[in-house]
Amino acid sequence: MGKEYWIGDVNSGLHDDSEVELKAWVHRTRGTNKIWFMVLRDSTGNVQCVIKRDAVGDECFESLSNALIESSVIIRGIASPTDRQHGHEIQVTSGEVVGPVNPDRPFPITESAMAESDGGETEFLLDHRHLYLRTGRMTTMLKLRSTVFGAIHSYFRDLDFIEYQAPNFVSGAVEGGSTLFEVPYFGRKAYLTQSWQLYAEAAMPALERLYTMAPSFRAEKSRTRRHLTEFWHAEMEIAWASNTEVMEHGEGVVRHIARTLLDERSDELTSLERDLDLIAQYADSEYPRMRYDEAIEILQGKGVEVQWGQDLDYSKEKILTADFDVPHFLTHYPRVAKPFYHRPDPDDPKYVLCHDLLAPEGYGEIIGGGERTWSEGEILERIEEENTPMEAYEFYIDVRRFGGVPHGGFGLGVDRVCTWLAGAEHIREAIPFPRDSRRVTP
RNA sequence: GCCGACAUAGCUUAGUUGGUGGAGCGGUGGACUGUUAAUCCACAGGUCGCAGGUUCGAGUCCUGCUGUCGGCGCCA
Repeated sequence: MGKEYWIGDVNSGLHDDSEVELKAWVHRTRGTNKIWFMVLRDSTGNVQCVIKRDAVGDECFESLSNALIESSVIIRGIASPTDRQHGHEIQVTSGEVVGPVNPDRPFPITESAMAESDGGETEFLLDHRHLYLRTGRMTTMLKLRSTVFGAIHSYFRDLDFIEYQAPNFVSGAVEGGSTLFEVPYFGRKAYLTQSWQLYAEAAMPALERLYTMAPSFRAEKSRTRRHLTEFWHAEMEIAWASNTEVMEHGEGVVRHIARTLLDERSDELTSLERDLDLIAQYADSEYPRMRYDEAIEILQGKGVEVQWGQDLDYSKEKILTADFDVPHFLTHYPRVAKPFYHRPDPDDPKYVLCHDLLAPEGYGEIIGGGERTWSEGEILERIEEENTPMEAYEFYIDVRRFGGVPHGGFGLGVDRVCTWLAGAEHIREAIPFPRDSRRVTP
């Protein structure tokens, strides 16, 4: 890399009183015609550079002081600790503009553009997402996001899970068929995948412990702070495992993510005004578990109108999560409320062996998973019970005809986890280029 | 699919009972040798989302359309 010095290192005092060459972008400027202050940013932080006409000469002074916000520059000078509020600064000896910004078209993401967004997004910021990415808040989010992805990989790999890739073009649905994106496929119809699950189950007898992180697509016209049409899905599948064991991994990975963020990104969390004690609670606490029936009783006890057999929608989840300070599981939903691949409970086949993990603070469901219907007889019965067209699932049934074993898995909404742990208002804040029913650009 | 809001300069917005559309930021020019969202002076920048209607007169009232935002259902 043609870059040796980083602003983060300057700010930590690594280069005090020695010469550095910063390759960076202009964040903000101010000054007079004798002295010019230029705050530079790179991916590691911001630092103020002091440019004195006497020290750099007229030509250099004019050229640097004319550089607009987001011009790229190379600046050479002495890194100096100061008593001023910004800590470190660069006493500039020379420098030049690399990529100028045209005054006829200045950088559009101004303080005023971000002022009313409350940390979230305005239409303007969404339209200029490609430029908004380089602002402080977005950069921080992207760093947190990277750490979340890394933590998920390390959780599974440390437990000898194999990362496994499923196709994104598929012929059948996992969830209800209405939410599939249809794409033309050489004169036929194909769909964008909603989950790797069916394909993961095919590999389960080969790998036994497997996981993935990949985009999933849902053509839901949802307009909420929790939904995207393209989202990142961390999924795992494990052979010879019960619903309880799968849940333990769900709790394990979420707590590991929280712990890793605390260890590696506490500065970023703090800059988003996130309470570190709260994140520590998410990392250190056990997550309570509650059966569906208990949840219904609690809701009915609170006067909420809900019938046994109904799925629990977000309004009801929210009432339940209000009583918990940490994520909690809901298990054993009624069979009628869940799709065919959930395994009926052998102890009471009115229920299925499944779980949802609900995040606190009103963030809602972040994991859905459970034990799979694994014998040929049971899967055929369940498919028939739901009038699911069988053709698309032939291979899925086939897997059960050759040495089926108990197994299960879950899907975790990575963007939802990022949103929750970052304390963001909207899931859009946690992904670089959000896609929803009304937006596919930029 | 359903419900509710909003649309004024590049951005964020003010605009009173309908009577010649203002400001801050950003940009340009100028002043100032240590600024911290620098400050001060000046200049440029507007088919008030689009199409109709009411009216002597519409940014303002009415209708339709488009776009965006928020919420619900569904889910990760």
